[in-house]
Amino acid sequence: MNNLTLKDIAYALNISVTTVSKALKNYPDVSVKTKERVKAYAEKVNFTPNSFAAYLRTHESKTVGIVIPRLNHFFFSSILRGIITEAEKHEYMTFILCSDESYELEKTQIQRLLNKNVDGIFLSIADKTHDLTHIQNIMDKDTNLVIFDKYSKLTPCSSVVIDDRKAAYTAVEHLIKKGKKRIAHFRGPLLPQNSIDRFLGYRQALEENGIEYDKDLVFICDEINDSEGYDHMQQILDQKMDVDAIFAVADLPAAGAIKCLIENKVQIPEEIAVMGFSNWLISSLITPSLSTIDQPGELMGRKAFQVFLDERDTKKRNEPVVFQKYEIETTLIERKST
Amino acid sequence: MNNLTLKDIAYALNISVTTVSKALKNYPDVSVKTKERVKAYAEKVNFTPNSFAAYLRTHESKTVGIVIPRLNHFFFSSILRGIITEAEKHEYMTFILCSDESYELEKTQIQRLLNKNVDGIFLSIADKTHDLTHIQNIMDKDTNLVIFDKYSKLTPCSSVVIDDRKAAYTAVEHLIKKGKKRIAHFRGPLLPQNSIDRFLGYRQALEENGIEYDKDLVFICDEINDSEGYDHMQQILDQKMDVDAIFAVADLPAAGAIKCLIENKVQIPEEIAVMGFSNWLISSLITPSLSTIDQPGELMGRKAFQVFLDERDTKKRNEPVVFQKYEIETTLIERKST
DNA sequence: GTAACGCACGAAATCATTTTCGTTTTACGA
DNA sequence: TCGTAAAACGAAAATGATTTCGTGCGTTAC
Repeated sequence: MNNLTLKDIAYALNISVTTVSKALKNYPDVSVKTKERVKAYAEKVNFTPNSFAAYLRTHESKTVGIVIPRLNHFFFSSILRGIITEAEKHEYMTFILCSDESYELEKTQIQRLLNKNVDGIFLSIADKTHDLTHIQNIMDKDTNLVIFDKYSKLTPCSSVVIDDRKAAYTAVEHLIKKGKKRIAHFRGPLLPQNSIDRFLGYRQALEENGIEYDKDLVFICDEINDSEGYDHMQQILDQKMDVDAIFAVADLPAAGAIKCLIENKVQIPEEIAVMGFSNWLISSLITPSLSTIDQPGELMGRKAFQVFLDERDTKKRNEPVVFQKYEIETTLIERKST
Repeated sequence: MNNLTLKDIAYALNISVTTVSKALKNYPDVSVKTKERVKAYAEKVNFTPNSFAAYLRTHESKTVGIVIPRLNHFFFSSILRGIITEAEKHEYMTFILCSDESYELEKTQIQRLLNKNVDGIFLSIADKTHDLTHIQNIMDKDTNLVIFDKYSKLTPCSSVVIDDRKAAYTAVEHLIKKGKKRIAHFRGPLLPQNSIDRFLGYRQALEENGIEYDKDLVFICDEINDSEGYDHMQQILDQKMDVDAIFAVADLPAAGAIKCLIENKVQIPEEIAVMGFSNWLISSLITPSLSTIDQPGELMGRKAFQVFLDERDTKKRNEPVVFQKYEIETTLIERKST
């Protein structure tokens, strides 16, 4: 251990550990002269207080944890960036854990974070999560919780989300404006709120524009990957279904659909238009480029961290915490696929 | 603080804190009966020792840190997955920091990790890093260091990498076997070893196959993104250069090149073939799909963590640490673009 | 002259765990 | 019955920073 301690500084300057600690934390009962002496020396030897020792007294670990359903995921990576950079600004470090969309693993990961005494947890709920008592457990401890992106209506805590229903409505409306009338929907799994809301936005847009909702035009993507999009598209073509547009729950299935259409030499968007969701990097790289809904991930991450800071400070002031609900604006991005 | 402590257990069972601690850690001087009593109770109340207090005695934080140049990056995400999952198996938690390819930020991030007393640091060197003393600093503390992917020849530490030169050689050889003779190279920046080695592999493959190396066919991608690939490709077409294949330092510039070729109605691979590097998700999603070199990121991550464990244990046994150098095998993936 | 007060500093307790070392208890042979 | 060794347990120190509560000293006021 070549790490310096307060004791080393105290010894070097021939003063007490107490005074060194107080000097560094600007206590009023240390003379200006001593403060300067201590600070100068600490700076010189590059002293940083041991965070583990500090925790024992303060019960602040200066550490937060993130649990996301997928690591290799463009959108979640953007959110990570937002949370991490904001955390760094406030001297927090970030643990990152992955639930792999599994309920069991999500429980385990949250428990791991609680065992590490993080000051806050940022959670995006896994697709397979069907019960929320493990989330309630976080609230019972005094750990702050902020849910982002994939939320549930049943969790009493702060959240940073988008209006999925409205965004989906906008997307489908865009297709309708382009003259499309037989719009299929590649939806997500049945459980998560996001995929429900996007479906509802899809249906609402149809109905409010005088297009009858046809349940045969709705296909489920359980894994939300490209091959599901490819397969559903192939099925539509094989069965010669009357479809002139696709609204997919995410960019990956949309990209799969486009791949399938190209292979079958179907004109995009003239014969069949395709609309994605999320604005992943791929959506601008594929040909034709994919129209989609932009979700500003980094902004969501930054906002989520600020909500955490708010809650932390409210608790420090011993005031009751009021849960915040932020909705981040999304924008439609029109590209070649529509 | 509703978290239980050894004291609470001791009080509940009417024994001393010492005995509780020893019982949980299987010390031989605790009777089997007491051990069972303690363990049963600890299990019942879901006790986990406070890691901060434990650190103070053991100086093991059970925490590691990763510094990567980019967060929103398919390949690095795979590596993260590998390190994190392996770490979880061994009860380690992982801090993740990003250097944004900046030398200054890399220094800061490493310092942050050292201040948090991590047991090990996993580093992939930033493109802009031109000096390695900050890395030497890690070695001087007793923190283990494992460098992965983007390494330097000058750092005396363990590393897990691929043979970039050989992989690039294979890629270019593949193009030559397809009958291509005027192969351009979209290379990375000048500093990082990877981009140097891939360039050297490119040149070696040309020379050993009787094709003269032409420096006018080498273009630099400073950011290694798609638009650079697009722009270089456009330049080649505009200047009507004699080129029948592209070997790009990564999939992103390769994807940009393909986008450009499609827009200019150039036949791929007949007129110009394109070869990427890394096997990102996009390489299979674009049309035509991109031939590339697969770098098994998750495997690299797992291996890196195992190297860390090895070093940790060697140090615990007070034996001298011998640095390990692992080269992970890459494979060529042939798709439609060649 | 002394009571009162403010300033600058330090001793010691505290946080939860680990570990050394010492003490008590038990078992067993002489 | 005593002595001895092993077995089982606990007291206490230690880890490093924080914070409460003093203490000593000098200054001012009456």
